[in-house]
Amino acid sequence: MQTIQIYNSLTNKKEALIPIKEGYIGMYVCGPTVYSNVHMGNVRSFMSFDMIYRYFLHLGYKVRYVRNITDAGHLTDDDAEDKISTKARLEKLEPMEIVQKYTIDFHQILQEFNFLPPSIEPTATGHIMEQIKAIETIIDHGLAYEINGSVYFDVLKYNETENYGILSKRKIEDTIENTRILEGQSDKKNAQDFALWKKAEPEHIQRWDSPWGTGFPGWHLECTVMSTKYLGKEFDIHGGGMDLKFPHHECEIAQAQACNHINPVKYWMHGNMLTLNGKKMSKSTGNNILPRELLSGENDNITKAYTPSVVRFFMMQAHYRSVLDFSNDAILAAEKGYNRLMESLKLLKQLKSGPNSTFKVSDWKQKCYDAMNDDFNTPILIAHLFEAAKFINLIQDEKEFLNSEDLTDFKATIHLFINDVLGLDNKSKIDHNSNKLDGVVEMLIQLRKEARDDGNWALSDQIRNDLSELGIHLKDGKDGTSFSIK
RNA sequence: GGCGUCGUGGCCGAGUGGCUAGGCUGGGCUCUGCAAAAGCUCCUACAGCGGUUCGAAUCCGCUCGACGCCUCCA
Repeated sequence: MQTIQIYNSLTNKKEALIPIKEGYIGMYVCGPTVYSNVHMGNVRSFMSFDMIYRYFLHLGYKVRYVRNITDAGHLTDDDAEDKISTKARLEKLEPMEIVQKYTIDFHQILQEFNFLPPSIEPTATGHIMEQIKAIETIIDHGLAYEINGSVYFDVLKYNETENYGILSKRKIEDTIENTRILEGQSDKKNAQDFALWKKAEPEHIQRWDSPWGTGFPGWHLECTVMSTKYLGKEFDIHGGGMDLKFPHHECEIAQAQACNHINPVKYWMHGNMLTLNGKKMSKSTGNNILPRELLSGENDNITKAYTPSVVRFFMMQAHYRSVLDFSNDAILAAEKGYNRLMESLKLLKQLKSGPNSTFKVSDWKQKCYDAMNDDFNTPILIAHLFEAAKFINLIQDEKEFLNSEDLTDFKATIHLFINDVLGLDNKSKIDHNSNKLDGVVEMLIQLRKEARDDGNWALSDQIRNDLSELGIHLKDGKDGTSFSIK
């Protein structure tokens, strides 16, 4: 099996991936908060982990991939003023109605972008009992306290024996200094303590009964509880966006340690941000672009629509740990490159083997693996795929050759990395009329050939130009004319 | 203010002590009736200033700039 070097945010260096149980990988990724549409920034993050998941599967690991849906807490009623009014039930916004709407939307988007579904997709609201139990455990262990219907994690006490800041590399003194000012009238003993359970104020429309009264769980708790439940007290990989590192992931470590006395995660992975106009995409600031807008072209930041595969390709051309700036020019360039790659891939099917091989497929193949094994370096992988595209074209022109064994391997490897690992979907749309269309184009090519043989360039060019306007491009080669439909 | 990441050719984006990816764009050539496509080729960069080193885009220091986190966030 290949050895993967994986960048661990906990140690800030690349380490060899050695699963806790050989052959198995437990991976938890923080999912979306389903109170609004996911934007492209969210999609990028999930896509990085989709690629990683795909690669693990390809290597033959048995992976349990857990990605949660955050559907509890945080939600307040805009109409708080009306809370006592006798509004009819149906007129009020039902929290689960919102959750349902955006969960469906989220799934549809991911499907459009050819995501593999995770093994388990648990929801926070489905694990309220477990969260309450976890809080009780933490209280029992003396690391949380209840005040006024809320329960807080005692960060200072925890820090006496453990290291709060182990992941984010923050010193607790700095945390104290910088939070004190912000939190004036809180119930908390210390400003840096975080909520495990929040008392529900009247405007909170999601609420559950608990030993501490009516309320809702703190945001950080769900991930601790669900990862532990499905992956165990100690598991291999925890992923998420860079922006979750602090406080969310730091708190997760603290909670898990407080519950189970064990460092829960072996490898922490953080995907970097997708920026728009040089700034992080964000729901709150409105600086974002929605997946559907990208697919329909309806956004002021873009001049045209893009296919899901082009978008995916664009994302994969950057390393998951680098900031990627989204712009029309950048994705337009990616689209051109992608199309070129796909054109050469179409030739791949019809490629004929030669008597011998003029380049070493095995070397090239290993370079592809090396790229992926080096912390999932998809940009390098893609560079190698472009190299392959060049070879495909040269083989087609009979300037390079592969024997049948190498050719089979070459085809399989390209298919593997393009489709299985990168998740690029080059299937052409199933069109029952495509055969008829092909026939018509072939007929026109034949007519044009006759015109060309007669030296009737005017007619010949007219056929070519008219077809071109319809998106059908003719290419005159040595062995006759071929065409591609865009 | 604190902590952290980063600054690569016209653009996007890898690399991270010597062998200097890839894509897009632009120029040239081959092929071609002309195109297109394809191939070949040219434009050789690492914010600035110091330092370490035989050698630095890569390590160290400083300066400038950008971004992220510190509040819900992928």
